[in-house]
Amino acid sequence: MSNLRVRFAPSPTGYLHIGGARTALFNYLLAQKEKGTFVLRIEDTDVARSTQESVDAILQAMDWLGLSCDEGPFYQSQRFDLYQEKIEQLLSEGKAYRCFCTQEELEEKRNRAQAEGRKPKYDGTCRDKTGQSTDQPHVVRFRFPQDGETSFNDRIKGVIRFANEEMDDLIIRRTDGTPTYNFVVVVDDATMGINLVLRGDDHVNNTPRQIPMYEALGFEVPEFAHVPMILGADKARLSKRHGATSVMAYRDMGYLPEAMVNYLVRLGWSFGDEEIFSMDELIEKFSLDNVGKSAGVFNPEKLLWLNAHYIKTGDVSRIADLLKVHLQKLGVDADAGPDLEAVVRSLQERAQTLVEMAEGAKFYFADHVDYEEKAQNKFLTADKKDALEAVIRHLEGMNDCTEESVEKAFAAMMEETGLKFGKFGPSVRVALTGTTSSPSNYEMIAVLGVEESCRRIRAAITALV
RNA sequence: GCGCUCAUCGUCUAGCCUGGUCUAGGACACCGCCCUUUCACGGCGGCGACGGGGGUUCGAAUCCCCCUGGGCGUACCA
Repeated sequence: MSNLRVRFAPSPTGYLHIGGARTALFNYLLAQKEKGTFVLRIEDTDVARSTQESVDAILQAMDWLGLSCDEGPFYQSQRFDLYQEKIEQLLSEGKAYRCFCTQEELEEKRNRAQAEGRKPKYDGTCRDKTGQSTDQPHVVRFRFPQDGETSFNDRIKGVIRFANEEMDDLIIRRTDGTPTYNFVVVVDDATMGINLVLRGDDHVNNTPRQIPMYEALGFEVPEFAHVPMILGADKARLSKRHGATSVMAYRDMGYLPEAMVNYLVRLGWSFGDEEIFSMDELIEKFSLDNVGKSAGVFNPEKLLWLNAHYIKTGDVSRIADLLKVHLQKLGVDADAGPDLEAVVRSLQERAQTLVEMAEGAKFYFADHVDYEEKAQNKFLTADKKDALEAVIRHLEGMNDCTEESVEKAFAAMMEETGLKFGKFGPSVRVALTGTTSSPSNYEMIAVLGVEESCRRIRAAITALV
């Protein structure tokens, strides 16, 4: 295909959700891979439901994921003149007609048809009417061919056919004069030169309705590729009741964008046994050939695993920057404490999200260590006094404060006192953190520094029970 | 209801097009062992699937048909 042109066309009636993000990602990857063009179009023909906040939220989410577009965003609400022109064209060519049926009449007919077991389809009352005054309220319908079939070769699903008699005469202009989705999407995709429409599975049924419109308008019909839906654990379409579905909610929960991208791409696409992909690798390896046909269940645990992976292997200074935000949310001033990068290094292998990391980092920045009751009762007992004092002595005797020197200081202390690590190590941990679960004592002391570490141990000595 | 569509471990998937190399491979989760200064990381191992029934064939996860189940659509929403 020469010069691939794809698009992502969200309607701004909410946040960018997981499913939309994956569709956007697939489009982006394909455009990058083929050195094509990725167009972003905002589908806001439903003026009542579209909001600027939603537009901003979607843009922000795409930016977070690193999905930059080459053209756009274009707004359908600013292209009404074009749609109007095309509707007039179809009208004058007899390919569309005015329909004066009221919504109530239509609804009644639909209900009756359903009750009698017939297809709920427009009955064509106004199809061949003439001489109606255009002053009367009316919609415009597309005159859909009623014979034969419409088919297309979906790049993911293969050949799909529909009998034309199944198709309705779609309303393309509402009574209030605004155009409807199935029409504008055709006009836009055609005039924007989109030659591959890569979108969600839920649009398969729209495709045979749109193809005749391309033809009626004299446009070339693009290729289509429909990516399977994302379902929740109960196999129902993914929705809020399955948990967070907004992409940005995951950022707030401490997820890294590369984890989200990696997770999303593997839901429906695979490359042999590989699980971990950077964006660059994806651009190189992504292909519609390896996109599956069946719907997939959103699995938050695998996303979490990927997130942990990227936290573990991520660039320390970047993680530190991101961590700051989450620390702030916990009311911690990241600048008033030990070196943030050192903090990150000590926590990287222990946190699955940045939120978790921030929680785990809190103790580094605490003025006063709050002891967990159980930990205090078990490890901060009066008989530890001598050992803790010995630890302080040896720590203060160090020339520098690296993990290695701390380890040596502990070794010397054990040598001198004859104590095994288990006799005082956990107590030091509780003195430093207030809990029994943390990075190693050596690491923590190296991060906190001698002065702060000893201050905490002294404080613990005064709190022995 | 009708139309479209999908169907391999609990989940994401490889394999299917070009039947035999599949006692069906990998990953997440789960369980066990090892490592270990706690918590983690890591290593090793285990559990676990071709939805059912008919064909075709020497041989079917792979090809065909039926059934069942799931998803989507059926708007003056997109």
